[in-house]
Amino acid sequence: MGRPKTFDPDEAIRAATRVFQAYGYAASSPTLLADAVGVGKGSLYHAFGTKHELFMACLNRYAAEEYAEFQQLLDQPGPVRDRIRRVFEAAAAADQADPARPGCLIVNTATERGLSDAEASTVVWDSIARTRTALREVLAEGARAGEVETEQDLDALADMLQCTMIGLRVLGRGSANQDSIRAVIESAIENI
Amino acid sequence: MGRPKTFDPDEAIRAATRVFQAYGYAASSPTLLADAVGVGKGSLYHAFGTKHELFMACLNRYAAEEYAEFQQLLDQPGPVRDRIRRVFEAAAAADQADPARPGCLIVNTATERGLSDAEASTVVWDSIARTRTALREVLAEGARAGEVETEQDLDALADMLQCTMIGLRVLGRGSANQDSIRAVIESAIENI
DNA sequence: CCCATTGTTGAACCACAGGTCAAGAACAGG
DNA sequence: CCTGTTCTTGACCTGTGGTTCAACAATGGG
Repeated sequence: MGRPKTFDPDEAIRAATRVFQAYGYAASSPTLLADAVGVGKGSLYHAFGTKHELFMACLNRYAAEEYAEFQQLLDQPGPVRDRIRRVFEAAAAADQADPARPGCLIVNTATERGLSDAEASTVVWDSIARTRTALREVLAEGARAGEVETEQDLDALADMLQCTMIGLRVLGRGSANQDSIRAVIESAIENI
Repeated sequence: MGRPKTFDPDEAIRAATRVFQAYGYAASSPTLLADAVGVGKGSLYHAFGTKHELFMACLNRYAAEEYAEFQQLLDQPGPVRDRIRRVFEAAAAADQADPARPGCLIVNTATERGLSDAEASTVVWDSIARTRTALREVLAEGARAGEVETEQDLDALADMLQCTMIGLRVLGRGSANQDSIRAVIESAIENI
């Protein structure tokens, strides 16, 4: 009962996320966010609380979706190297897709709010740790299948892939030429 | 003639840089900056103009110093791999040095002001391109000296090292464990 | 020692950020 | 259709951000 919402909260969070990605947390004013969502400021506050709470909702949702897509690609059948390559290519494609180059909210938040925002930082570093673990597991699978040399240090490999992934996301914010991106991906895969 | 400055402009820029690194451009208020420099707001404006001009001064100086240190390490004698490793280690050490983990101003700016600030973006991507070129040149030197296999694609290698470098700088903002950092560096070097 | 020049500063300014609220609007149930 | 509930909205409020300025402090030169 009560008056129904005129907007889809999910859609609203998605729109707000785009703003946070593009301009960062500090530069995303309530007016900007409300306009992007297509709703009055008051409604935003009524629905989500403070700006920081809205941001955390965006960040959590983003992290969850990112991780889900990630895992889905890693869980597919086929050689381990191909699966990992597809994850990198998906990230690169996401960056290229939007001409505004909003980049990755996790990475952007890691650099913008590394200090000053313990709550966001927790989500960010947890998310990064999860990614690393997921990579580490698929590498182990590759080792069992004989696709990855078992004497290699899988932890180190996962770290390296993780780091490359983050670097790619930063490069993706600029209009980095596609050749460099491809080269980095191939280099990382070959290094496994 | 005229009243002499009570502060060293160089030192002021350095102090301001620390603030910008830690909190980002948007969250660095004039009050915060003036306090960090230890001078009244008015003096800052008198000496540097707008906040954005001060920021650009910081960014340019930071990029120049970073690049100089970089080149200096790459120009030292010894095996190419060792020189490159030292560059990475220097970056990691810089991140570890300050417990506040301010990270790299270039990388932070790349993610925070990728859109909305064309002037800063120019400096950022130019700086990144220069780094890549420097790496590319030392790799070529290594190829001539027989330390790097000549049939390798040096451009691709430079891209990969560059990307790893950026990833490291992001990881450096968190309290990433030192083992991971070391593993990433070794992995990158081995991949040459 | 007076003056031109350059620095320093806190007060003052306007705009906007972040957030609240009172008024009204759209429902469901009785 | 009246009522309780939930939404919506723009006006409104307070604080601060970014910036300017008038008044005063150090200098060196003539």
